[in-house]
Amino acid sequence: MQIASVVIEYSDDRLDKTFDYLYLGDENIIGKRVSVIFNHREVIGYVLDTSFSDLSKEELEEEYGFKLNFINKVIDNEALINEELLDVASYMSYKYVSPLIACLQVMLPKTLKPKTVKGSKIKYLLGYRYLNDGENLTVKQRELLGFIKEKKEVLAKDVNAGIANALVAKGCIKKVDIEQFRRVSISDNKEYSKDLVLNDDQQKAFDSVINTDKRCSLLEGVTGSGKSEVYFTLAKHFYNKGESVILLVPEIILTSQIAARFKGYFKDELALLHSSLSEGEKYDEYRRIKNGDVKVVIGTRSAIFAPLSKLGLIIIDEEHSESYKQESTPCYDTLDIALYRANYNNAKVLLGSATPSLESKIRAMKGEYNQIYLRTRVNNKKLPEVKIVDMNKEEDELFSNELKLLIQDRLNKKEQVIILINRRGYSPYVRCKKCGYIFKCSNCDVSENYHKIDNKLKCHYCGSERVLDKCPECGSGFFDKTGVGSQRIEELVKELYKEARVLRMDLDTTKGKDSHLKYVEMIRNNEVDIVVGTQMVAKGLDFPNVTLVAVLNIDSSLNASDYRAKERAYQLLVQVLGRAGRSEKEGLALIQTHNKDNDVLKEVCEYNYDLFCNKELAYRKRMEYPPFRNIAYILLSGKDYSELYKFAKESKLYLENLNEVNFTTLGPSSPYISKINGVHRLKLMVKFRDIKRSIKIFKEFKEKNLKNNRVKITIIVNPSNDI
DNA sequence: GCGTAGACCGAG
DNA sequence: TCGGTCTACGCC
Repeated sequence: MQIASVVIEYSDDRLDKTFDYLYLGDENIIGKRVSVIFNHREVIGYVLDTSFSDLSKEELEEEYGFKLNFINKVIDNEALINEELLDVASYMSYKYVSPLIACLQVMLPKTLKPKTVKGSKIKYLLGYRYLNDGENLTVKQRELLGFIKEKKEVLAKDVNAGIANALVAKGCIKKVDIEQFRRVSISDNKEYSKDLVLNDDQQKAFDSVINTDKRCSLLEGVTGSGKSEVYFTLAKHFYNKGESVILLVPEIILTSQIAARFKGYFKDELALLHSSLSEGEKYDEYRRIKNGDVKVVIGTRSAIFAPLSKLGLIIIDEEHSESYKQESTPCYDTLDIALYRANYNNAKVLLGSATPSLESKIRAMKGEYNQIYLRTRVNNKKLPEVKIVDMNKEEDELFSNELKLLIQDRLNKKEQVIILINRRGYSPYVRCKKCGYIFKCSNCDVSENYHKIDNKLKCHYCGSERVLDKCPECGSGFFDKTGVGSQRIEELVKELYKEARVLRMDLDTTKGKDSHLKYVEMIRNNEVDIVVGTQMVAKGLDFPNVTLVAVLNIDSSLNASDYRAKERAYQLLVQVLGRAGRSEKEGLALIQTHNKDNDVLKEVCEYNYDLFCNKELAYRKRMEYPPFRNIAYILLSGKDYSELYKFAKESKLYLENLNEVNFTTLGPSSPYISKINGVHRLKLMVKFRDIKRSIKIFKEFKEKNLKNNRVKITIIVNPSNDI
């Protein structure tokens, strides 16, 4: 009799432990998913460990003191993850104070998650599997059987049905369902050639990564300095040593761009992992990686969990990007995981960015990371000139005269323009013109978003929607749709330049599978004159014919009520400016602002990131913000507000009375979302220095309150955004 | 996370 | 007394 220790699919602190189930088979089931009865319900579990016993079920129950159940069914043929990734999961569970099962789930593609999923998208096709040789076969039958024997399994559509049926009848083969694998096609334009030669600076960067005795290198290279050539050459180097490579990029669009360049060299040993693959494709890529068919993985955040063996190098491009932090449990930081995996595998990490995060910057300053610079663009191309336009002197609220003229000029010259709509600090909410009422979701206490297409108000959190009709306060039917979205700008641009071909690129228009790819191609092929887009056009894309970049409203970023506001604004600006002038033609960038004397803008104009960092670090130090302190939120949620508030107060007192040094608790205060689906939320903010010590405190705090099911506690350590 | 038992509650 | 709703408990 085997006894299996199983974690249950529910992500809940009270269930963050193993439950024992019996199993009669004697094969190794560690790491496989199982179906078990848990609390009168059939659920999926994950086997963490097993042991053998000679005792019977009854004797075991006597020993345990309660009834034991048998495992209903073992789901997988092989373990889902290896020892290393299980280790990563427990590290995450510890570091982000989250249930282990939540960590396992975030690491695996949906179809392999230990979780009940309705309507799996995996498709099966009818096929035949070889069983044994038969006697008295006809020539045709013997021929087909030989064919199937060699391949072990064949698809029914590939063989003659009549002959196959005869073989089934004779017991030589049997009908089986065969999973239909879908392969991701990677377009292969702009490939790097096998013998790509690095320039001197790039070669120095390459050598530095190879030769440093530090685990992690920080490559700070201006936009257009050719960081991806360095990545490619490094990937090639480790690949040729027989080691595997993970390359992470912040946005899905960039996976295709980089993959296209890598494809020619790595061919089928290259895999893509990102969320716009279909479940079938993701599953297929995952299996290929796990089988060892793949040596290089390119992907977004979750690709850090790619089950590669012999990991030699992890590259994180645009390492400052907030997309590397997951915003829901477990709120992991990809850079943490990368360093952890690199330590485990004795591999190297390369962080690349034009504007590294202050966290990475200070580690490099302290000598923890190997700092490398690429200070010039390839072929000594100039960085685009930056002009600040004072919008206080303009009549038009959105488009300055200068910008209008410049766009017309580029249209005449058949060059392309990017207009960045900075969404941060904005939301497209609706306000009543007469009484000023703001439409909010009554369930969730957030402004509803207006969708022009069906004239509906939609709540981003609970998904409720309603038609925009009359103001519930005063009955007026006239509204201000504030917050300028990319849609509105697109309309205005089309009005201003009737002959121009305008493309809008934001989350809405790139939702469809592969639509982002199509758009990028359109821009490259000069089928578009003006691109109106959100941050996604700012990041890393290479459009040779873009010579003008305009940033319409950066003020809401600069003035956002967030200690990272300036860092974010600087990074965004540098990124988008970097899109201009990437080929022979010189680029120009225009930043419109009501605040032309702002220091950040001046430093951007001079491309002086070090100066900016030093000032910003001084401010962070003075105010005890990261990277000098860590920040954690203790998010409390419950149905009864006054009870919740009382609990929050008591919790704060409890934490204060621990009298820890460099550990301060602020709050309770309302998170941005103060109510979701009728559940109230409050947060405590903790600033602390010692991570290990503080995680222990958070864990003890959670454990102390495990029995309280009126209030749910979530800990979020160093999030990328305020909550 | 959720099924279950037992508490609680109002109508008759 | 009975059906319906609410909530603490604990799941192996």
